[in-house]
Amino acid sequence: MNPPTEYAESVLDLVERIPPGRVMSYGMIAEYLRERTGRGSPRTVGTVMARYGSGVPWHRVVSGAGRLPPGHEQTARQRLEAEGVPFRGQHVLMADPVLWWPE
DNA sequence: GGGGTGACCCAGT
DNA sequence: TACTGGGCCACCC
Repeated sequence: MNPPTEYAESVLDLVERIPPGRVMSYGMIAEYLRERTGRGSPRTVGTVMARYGSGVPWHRVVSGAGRLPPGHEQTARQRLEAEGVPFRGQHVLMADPVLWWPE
C-alpha cells in the first residue's frame, strides 16, 4: 500500500479526532477540509477512507443518509452501538446529538 | 496532459 | 421508500 498523500493525511487526522459515540458524514468532512484547505469533495473523502481508513476510527464516518461503509456494515454497527450511537433500521439516526463538528 | 475510478451527494421521478 | 443521472475531485495510470 502506498503512503497516504497530503490530502489523505488531513482526512485521517480529522477522523482520529471524532469522539466515541459521535459520527461525521463524508460530506461534513469534505466541507470542513474545504474550508481549511480549499480542496476535496465528499467523493474524494470516500476514496481516501477506502484506501487508508483501516488505521483510524473509520466506523464513525457514515454517509449523509446514515448508511454504513459497503462490506463493513456488521463491524461498523457493532462498534457504533457499543458506543451508544442510535440506529433506525439499518442506518444511523443522523440527529444533532450524535453528529460531531470539530471545535 | 487526458481518461478512468470511487466506502459521496442531491434533486428528480 | 427506492432508484437514477449528473456533478463532483484527488489520485492513479
